[in-house]
Amino acid sequence: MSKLLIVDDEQRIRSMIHKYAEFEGHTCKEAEDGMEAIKQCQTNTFDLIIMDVMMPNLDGFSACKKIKEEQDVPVIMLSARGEEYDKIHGFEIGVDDYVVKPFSPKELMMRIQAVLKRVQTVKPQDSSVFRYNALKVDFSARLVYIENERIEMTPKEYALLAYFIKNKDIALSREQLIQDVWGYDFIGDDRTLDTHIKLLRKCLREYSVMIVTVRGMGYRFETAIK
Amino acid sequence: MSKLLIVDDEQRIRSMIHKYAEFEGHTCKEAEDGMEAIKQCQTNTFDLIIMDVMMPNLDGFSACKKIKEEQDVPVIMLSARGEEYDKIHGFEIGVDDYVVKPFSPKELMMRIQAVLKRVQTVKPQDSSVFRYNALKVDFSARLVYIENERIEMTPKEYALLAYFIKNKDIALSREQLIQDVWGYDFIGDDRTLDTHIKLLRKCLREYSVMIVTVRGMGYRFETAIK
DNA sequence: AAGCGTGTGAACAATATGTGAAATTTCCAT
DNA sequence: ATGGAAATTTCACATATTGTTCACACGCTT
Repeated sequence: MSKLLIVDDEQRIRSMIHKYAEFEGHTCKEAEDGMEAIKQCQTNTFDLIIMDVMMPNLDGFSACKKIKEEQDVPVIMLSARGEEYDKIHGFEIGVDDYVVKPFSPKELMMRIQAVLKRVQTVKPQDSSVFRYNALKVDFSARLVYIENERIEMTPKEYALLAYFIKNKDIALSREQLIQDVWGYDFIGDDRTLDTHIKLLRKCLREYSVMIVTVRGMGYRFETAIK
Repeated sequence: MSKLLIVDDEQRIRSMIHKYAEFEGHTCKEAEDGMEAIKQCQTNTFDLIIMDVMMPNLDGFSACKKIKEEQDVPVIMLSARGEEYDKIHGFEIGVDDYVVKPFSPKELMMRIQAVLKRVQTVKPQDSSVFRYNALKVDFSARLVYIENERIEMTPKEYALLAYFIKNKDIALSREQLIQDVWGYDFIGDDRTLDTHIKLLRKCLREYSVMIVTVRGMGYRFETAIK
């Protein structure tokens, strides 16, 4: 069950793929040209992109290249028969597979499965990365990104965020936070935690709303916000 | 070891699944149509639902859809051979797996294990949740919902509700409530408790009737209403 | 209808949290 | 070691939210 982005200027094609992919248990979003695809990729995280080569505004190759510059996501390209040049060009910029129009839905689904499987085995679910829309936290690199822009964080801010992510969607008491992020022996001012929450919120920008105040108790890091 | 709900109009099928599932270490409840399944889900929390498509009163898909609206529980659908439409329709509304009748018990058990495993790896910690019809209290997130709408509550309101739920269907004296929710040393006005009961009732909307006044004594939170 | 217990709205009191700035500590390069 | 920058903490105060009181309305029960 993966999250796919379907990019094609023909509504009919999009719907067809969408339907079949959903039947296979995937969730899909659509975009009707390369520009829109790029935009979608900046606010969503997809497991796979299925993209037509020929599109108005921005063609598939340019869009693919742009997207691949920002994140490592597998791409399946769709194109009209006999465009040999396309195929070569495509693999050069890292297209993962190539399906020639017209294709049977079943064939496309098989290709999708194959690509997803290949990708998953190559990098076995690196849970060392947390993603929420354009917010990305790479725990192994200790780096935080928003829209691919690196966010500078102090050790405390990062520790607090990491703890929140580890305990997302759970109401955490002030005591628990202090104890687990600062250490059992911290004897400090009441306002210290608030201050760090404030600083972390500043770092998180539009994602600051994910830190929800639970009055009389503490805070909760929510991943159900839209 | 999970809690399953088996929904099928045929007693014979229910028993068969029940027996095998119990042998595998699960505990089961049964329902003989969609309506009953929905009702069961409102007062119980299941780890997995096994449901027939064809049933009197309310078919499997409608029931599944309704249940999925209220909670996120995995569903395995059972159906007669050759109903391809069913399969597509099922995946659309989020059915987790699909077993065609007649099936071997062993196959079903394997599917059950597979779905449970998949679900458990996705969300490891099962939060403690109280449900009563469309009223839902998630204690770990410290959130209250009615019909999936989040209800804002002040700390006192929430504490009072939590205490009521912990002691549901028990008449609680005013003294006991004050002592346990406020703390042994609270010396306050008689009307303070009433006021908070009033506020909590307002939060609970149509479920306010669950707080029953026990005249001359205190209150009782009833789960046998409606 | 009287009397007691409960419901209710509004005013007010108490608390909890947010915030900026300054003080203090820690860290690091020299 | 030491100066300076960065990080952390403190603190005073602003703001927001919640809790309590109280007067009176309401409604059972006898």
